[in-house]
Amino acid sequence: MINIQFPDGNVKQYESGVTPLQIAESISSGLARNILAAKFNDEEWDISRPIAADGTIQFFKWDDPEGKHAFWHTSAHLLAEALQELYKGIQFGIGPAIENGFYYDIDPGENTLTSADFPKIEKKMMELVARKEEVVRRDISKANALQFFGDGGQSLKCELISELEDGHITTYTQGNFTDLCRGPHIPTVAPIKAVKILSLAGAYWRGDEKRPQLVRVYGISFPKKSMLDEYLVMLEEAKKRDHRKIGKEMELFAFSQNVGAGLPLWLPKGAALRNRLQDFLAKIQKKYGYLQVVTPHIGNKMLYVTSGHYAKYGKDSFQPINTPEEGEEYLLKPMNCPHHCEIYKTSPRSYRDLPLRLAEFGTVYRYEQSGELHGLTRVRCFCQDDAHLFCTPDQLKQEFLGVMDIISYIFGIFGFDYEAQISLRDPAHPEKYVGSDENWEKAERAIIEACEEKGLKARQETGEAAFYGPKLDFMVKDALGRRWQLGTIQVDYNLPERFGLEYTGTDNLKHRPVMIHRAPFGSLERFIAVLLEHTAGKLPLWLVPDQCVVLPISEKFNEYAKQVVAQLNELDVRAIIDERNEKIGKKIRDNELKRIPYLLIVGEKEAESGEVSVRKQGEGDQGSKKITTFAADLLAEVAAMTNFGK
RNA sequence: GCCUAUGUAGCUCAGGGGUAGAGCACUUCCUUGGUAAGGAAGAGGUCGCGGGUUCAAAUCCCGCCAUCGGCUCCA
Repeated sequence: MINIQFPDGNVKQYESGVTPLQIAESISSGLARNILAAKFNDEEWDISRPIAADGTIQFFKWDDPEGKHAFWHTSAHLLAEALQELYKGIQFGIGPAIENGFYYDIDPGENTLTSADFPKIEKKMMELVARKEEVVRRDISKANALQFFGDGGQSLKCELISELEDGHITTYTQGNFTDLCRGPHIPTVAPIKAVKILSLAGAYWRGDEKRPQLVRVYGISFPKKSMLDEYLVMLEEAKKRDHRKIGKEMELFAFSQNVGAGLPLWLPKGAALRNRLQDFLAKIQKKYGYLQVVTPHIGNKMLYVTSGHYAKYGKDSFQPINTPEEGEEYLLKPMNCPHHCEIYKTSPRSYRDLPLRLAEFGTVYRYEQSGELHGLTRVRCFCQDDAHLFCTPDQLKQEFLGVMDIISYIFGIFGFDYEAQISLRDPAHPEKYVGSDENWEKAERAIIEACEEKGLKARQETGEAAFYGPKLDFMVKDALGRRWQLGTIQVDYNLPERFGLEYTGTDNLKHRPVMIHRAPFGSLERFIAVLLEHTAGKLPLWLVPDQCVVLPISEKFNEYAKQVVAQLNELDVRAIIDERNEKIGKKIRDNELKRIPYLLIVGEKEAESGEVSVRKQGEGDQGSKKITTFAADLLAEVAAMTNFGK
């Protein structure tokens, strides 16, 4: 007999060799019906895999990420089985579960796959499901594995096996398909009730661009048909929230082939929106003691040689601008830090001057690879809400915490759910970084401690650091669940050294300051993109381009409507007029669809009483108000939105 | 940069070797209306750009540019 402990602490005895599924059955048949995966002693465990020792058990259902993971992982194998049956000579790479579904990387050999094949693949997968094949786990020796997959012509699998440790290799088989796999899987393919092949993409074998490119087949599956339908509806809804579509509809920004890829053109309404965001942040930064500076869009190449950016990114950037006479080389600035370092150096600094917080809405240019460009989230020209904080080593933590406060305040106002990520260097590749081990350790420790102090749960990722220092990034998801880095805070001991920055301490000796790079929005472009997707274009009242639109009932009242607009504009309310010769119902519909927060309907009654009839977007008629009352109420609403916690 | 797909009116899209199509938007006229689509007429496009094949190319072929979805990258 073995002792199995449950998450609530209870311990029960079972025969050795019992499976998690049998344990679940001993508790309730409902649980047994719903579990998809388990953990035994914190190790991922198939629910059909026997247990032969004492230990703790956890069960996972569809609602748990671990449950979905096993379900989708098995679905990936099912996809591979279907492809194996449909096409001859396919080689299989890897086929994992991902956040939403699964994929399988294949080398199609002689076959070509297109989206027209999707229905055929889905049909084959469902045929295989109908056979209710069991998914069987087997231990296999390295030699046998190499022989088995070698005989099957699966050289990609053999490459993977050759790197595995003998004695820890397992395969999973359903029907005629056997895959090298660690698991866990669901016991049979039968629960997979709905599958959808979503897309094809190229993907480098093992993520290495020097290796051959495989075809990645993306799919998703569900235990109920209705869940697939819901998912597809959700995808459609997400498409409507795409910032590229909304930006066009709301006339915020545009792109032109003639200007160039990844170079956004900000239209009047978008430019005004940007300015409002800048003013908002500038006001907060002023409270935190930041000083605004302005620096040129270009800088001498030597500046970036000094900073180390040229060695790291020079070849892949916009190339230097050559002056006609002196033979000097200038770069479009890809970041603001070197300029700010030079501002630091314009006068001797004392410890009394620190911390020195230099802020700039700095436009930078980076030659992003053409295939990486994406709406406003990845562009070649963007405006960082940048600042560099120069401080003494003793002040570092407090300054870092101050920046964290600004970021959480801002994200709070916009209601963003964010994930924090601490990006550390990769100790295996020291050549990718500049600076001493000692400085790196100090900087990494400072970030980790700051997060602990704030109680901020942050995922640690090695190898994600910038070349000059570790960072704390704030990631927010877009409408389709893709993560984008917005806010960032970076601790840097290296640039101060490279630029020879110093200050005079209380001991009258020269010391090196520490530098913090930070950008709460990250860039105005990306922030606005994510904001548009979050709000589906229904921007908060304080930011929205047009806060209200005046709708005359008929052309007889256009004159009064114009007076209303003029009066509102005078009171700093952003109002426009819709004086088209259309019926009021049509004007209401069109302006609701334009996402304008308040519609002000004016006709004979209002013209006589000096009022407006207020209709709130999405909420309908709110009754009539004096123009001045409406303006005062709206401005109060705006003030309340931007004065959180003040 | 790599793989797949796409590019037709301001927008959303249909069509397809032989005079360019729809809906919405726009302009004009009728209508002058009370909380989500009133009616009529009109204007608007070298079918992304450049080559080639052809009597004839928006359509077929090649190259380039841009864009979608991924991969790699992301100071």
